Formats: sequence, C-alpha cells, structure tokens
Amino acid sequence: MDDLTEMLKGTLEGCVLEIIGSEETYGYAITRRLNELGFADVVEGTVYTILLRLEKNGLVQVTKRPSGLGPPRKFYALNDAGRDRLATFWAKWEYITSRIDRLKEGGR
Amino acid sequence: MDDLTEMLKGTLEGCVLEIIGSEETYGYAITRRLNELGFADVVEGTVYTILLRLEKNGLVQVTKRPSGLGPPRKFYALNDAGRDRLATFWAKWEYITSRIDRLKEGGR
DNA sequence: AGTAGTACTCGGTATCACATAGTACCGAGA
DNA sequence: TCTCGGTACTATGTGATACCGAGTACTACT
Repeated sequence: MDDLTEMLKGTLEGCVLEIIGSEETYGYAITRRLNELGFADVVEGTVYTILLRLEKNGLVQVTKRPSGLGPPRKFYALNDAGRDRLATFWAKWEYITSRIDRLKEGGR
Repeated sequence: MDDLTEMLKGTLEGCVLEIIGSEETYGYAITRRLNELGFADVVEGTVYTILLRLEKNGLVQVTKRPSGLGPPRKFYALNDAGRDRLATFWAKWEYITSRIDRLKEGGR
C-alpha cells in the first residue's frame, strides 16, 4: 500500500489512544502493535511525537518503570480527559465514514 | 459535530475527485455539494485550494464557461491521471477503514 | 570490545485544511 | 442610482500533524 500519511492525519492519534485505553503500555510496544495491525509504515518517531503531545495535553497518566532489556519504559494510561477524547474520536470517525460512504454510493 | 479538519486531511481531496468524477462541475457547486453531504464546515477557500492543486498536478481538465449569474465558472473534469488517483484514493480508504475497524473490535 | 535489539528525545520538513482578505460580475429592492 | 446579497474565483499566511534523521542510552549475547 502506498503512502498513507496524509490520510492518517487526525486518525493516528485516535488509534494510539485506543491502544492505550485497552491496556497500559509504552511507546515501543505501541509502534509494534500499530505495525502488526496493518499500519506498516508507522515509525517510532511518529508514535513518540504523538505520545509527547498526549502527555502535554494532559490526556494520559505516565509511569516510568525499569525494563530489564533496555532503558526504562514510559507506560501510558488514559485519564478521564483521555477517555473523553477517545470517545469523541470514535464519534468523529463514525460521522466521517458515514458521510464518505454516502458519497461513495453516489449519495443524495 | 466539532472540528473535523485534521481528520479530513487527505480524504477531502478524494471527495472532491469523486464529485468531479461523477459529473463535470465547478468550485462553488462542489462546496455546496460537500455541505449538503454533511461536510458542513467546509468553506469555499478550502475547495478552491484543492482544485488549484488538482489542476497543478494535472489530474483534471478545466473549461471556463460564462455563468449568467456571476463571474465565469471553471468546470472541472477528471482525466486519466485523475481517474487513477481517484481509484487509489478509494483503495487507501478501504485499507484504512478496515484496519481501524479491526482495531476498534479489539483486533488481533 | 562490538553488535543487535530495545527504548526514548529532539530539530526540522512537507502537506494539508482553513482563515482572511480581496477581486469581480449580476440582479433586485430602497 | 446605488447599495446589497448571491455567485464565483484568487492569493497569502497560519496551525496541526505525520514523518525524517540523527542522536542518546541501556542490556544481553557473542
């Protein structure tokens, strides 16, 4: 699949929120998870910028824990604001996909 | 629905291509069409920048015709490159929505 | 000692939707 | 007549976001 970056704008952050919401986890693992989900070209740098943004915007709670096989990990969990944001993300996603599907069907 | 702009990145151009592909039309009418399709906050300036980009990238054929109720209209039609681009757009859209749905279902 | 895998940071770039202001043409009502 | 609203396009600049590239650092295995 060729370049998806423009189409991922706005949605990738939602994906990261969803992953964090389903399980407390850390950046490196999130990248792997996205890759195995089919977002093959998403690289670590991208995920980390998203995580830093989430942290800066107060949507996550961060806990640093030693790793055993590398530097310490920063574990992320959603707080209330993060759960709110995730919910609006899915609402927006629902909204947009329904409109686009309508358009695709030659929609009226 | 609150701000969708980030999520429309990459997809709005595809929507415009789809509209042009189904009928030769012009900027002002495309904006109206998008608005009635549910993309309520999309404004003229946005559509015109997309149209100029499409033209610059050689995806459309442009014909200027007098309007009768205002300045002349620039009618847009897809050429071969445009139809190609539209096809890849739908392929990407399909791809992304399937991955996101999988993620949403707690996907494995 | 060197290498590979894990794990995070930081500065810069490109692209896109959008805001804003401006130009221009027409018809109808004050 | 003159303004106003609707039609129609152009041009410049801004902000958000994904991505790139380089760098730092820790561990384990050879």
